[in-house]
Amino acid sequence: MATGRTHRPATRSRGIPEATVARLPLYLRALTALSERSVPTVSSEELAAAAGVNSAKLRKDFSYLGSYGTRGVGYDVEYLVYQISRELGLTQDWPVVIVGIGNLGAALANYGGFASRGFRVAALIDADPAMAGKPVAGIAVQHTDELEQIIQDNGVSIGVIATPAGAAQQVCDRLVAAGVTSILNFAPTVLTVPDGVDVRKVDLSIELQILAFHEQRKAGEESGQGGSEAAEDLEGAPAPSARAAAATTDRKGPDGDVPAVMPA
Amino acid sequence: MATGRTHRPATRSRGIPEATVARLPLYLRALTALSERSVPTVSSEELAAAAGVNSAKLRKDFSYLGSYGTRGVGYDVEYLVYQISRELGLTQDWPVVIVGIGNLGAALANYGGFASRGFRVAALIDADPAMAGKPVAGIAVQHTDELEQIIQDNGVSIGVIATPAGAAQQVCDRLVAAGVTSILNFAPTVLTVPDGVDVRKVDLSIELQILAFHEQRKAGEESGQGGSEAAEDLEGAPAPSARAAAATTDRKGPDGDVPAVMPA
DNA sequence: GATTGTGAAGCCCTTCACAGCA
DNA sequence: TGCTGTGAAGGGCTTCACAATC
Repeated sequence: MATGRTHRPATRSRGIPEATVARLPLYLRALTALSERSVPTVSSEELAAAAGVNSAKLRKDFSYLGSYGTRGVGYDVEYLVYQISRELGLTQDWPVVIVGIGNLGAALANYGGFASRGFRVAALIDADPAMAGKPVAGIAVQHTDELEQIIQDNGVSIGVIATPAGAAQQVCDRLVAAGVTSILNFAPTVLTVPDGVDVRKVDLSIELQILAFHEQRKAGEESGQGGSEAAEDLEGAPAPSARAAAATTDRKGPDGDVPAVMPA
Repeated sequence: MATGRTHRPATRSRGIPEATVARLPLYLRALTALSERSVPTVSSEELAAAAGVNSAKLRKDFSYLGSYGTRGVGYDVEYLVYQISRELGLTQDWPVVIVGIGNLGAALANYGGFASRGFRVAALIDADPAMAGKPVAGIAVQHTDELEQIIQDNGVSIGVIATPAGAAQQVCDRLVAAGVTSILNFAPTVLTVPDGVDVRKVDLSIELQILAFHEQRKAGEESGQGGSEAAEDLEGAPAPSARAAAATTDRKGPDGDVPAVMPA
């Protein structure tokens, strides 16, 4: 998982489950591809395969939107594209600002997926005066000083933070103060925001670490032992300061019934 | 959420819950920051605040790793850093290849977070012959032809795909055939992989769409109506082909008890 | 006959609340 | 006294399986 919500604990009871919302863009993408190939209808089985989920889940998801299928036939592709787009709010225009035009910010500015789906890059903002005026993805970069003005003038409610970690919270505060209520954060920091503001984060290094965890387990299985349970290599482990000599205190592993070799 | 797993439905019963694994990198980051400030111990409350979770969840998470805290005191920062690093497999070196050195690939190559945590960029690979030999982030880009050789020579098991969507599956197949078993996919496509291969995806446009969904709801609440329940603007809605005139067939909305205005 | 829509069951995760321990 | 570790309760999501419908 690359993301997390900061706001809205479990509210919106009458609405669509969060897990379903997160999959709607997936369905929409698959449906758009079908639409471009002029496929008129699709079954839950086919669409599920294209979106990489199972069909029961897909049908359940669609049931939250309404009864948009036809039994014995399937779903009307065009109709479903429209309904999901509307549900996601993509039938309206969303001006977006990207703050921090380094490698990543530039990549985001150039990313075609934004423009294609109701999102419009209203401005690129960077703190470096040398960047000001430079065109990136056909848009002139503006200086941070103008942030508030840009947001007001364009009615921006969604901001993307692609700055270094150190600057992220400050940028976030200014965005929120200027009226932004949804933030997509690429900086590796936990952002603090007031109630009513949504934050989603994308963290590249976290994703890799999760992969490494599973990769390590695979390697452990191959060699016939229970993955990381067996602490085979503890050289270099810093001893917990107050306990280095307390041999009686056994730190037990994840499973209470396994008297595994652990640092004592 | 920016990611999803393709493999391992719900296996690894004796292991650490997936949700916990996904948070370990967060804790590790917070702990590393404390370590750099030479803070010796930290309570679950403080650490949870720094990581952006609640303390009960953090304690539960740590309980899966073992009993690494001291009641009445808290957790030893250095010791916990080591234990989490080991659990995540970050005490070993992970050579990584990045395929597709466009804007995004370059951003990833330059991202410091990789190198800092056991990950080493072993090679940058691009299909464009004009890119070959060019240095990006201090590493010379190599041509796709050499992909298999690079993976073998470096013992790479983790690959990052930052190519256009159209090339992603093909690159994925080659990576897997060459021995890669974990893939981080930035291309907006569903990848198909054999059992035993993990795929995580990061999808920028999906994240924005999820934000748009919530943003739209906020706007709906402000104006006093129930968000997207009321289909106020249906101009341009494509009628479902087989049903355009079937006035008797009522498509009901998400709530069965709301006879909402819907296209008939 | 084919496929959707959905109660019901089960699983996983979160949260609570407090016993246990330093 | 203070804080961890954890059983138990609660909630949300997934999966099953089949009735309803075209």
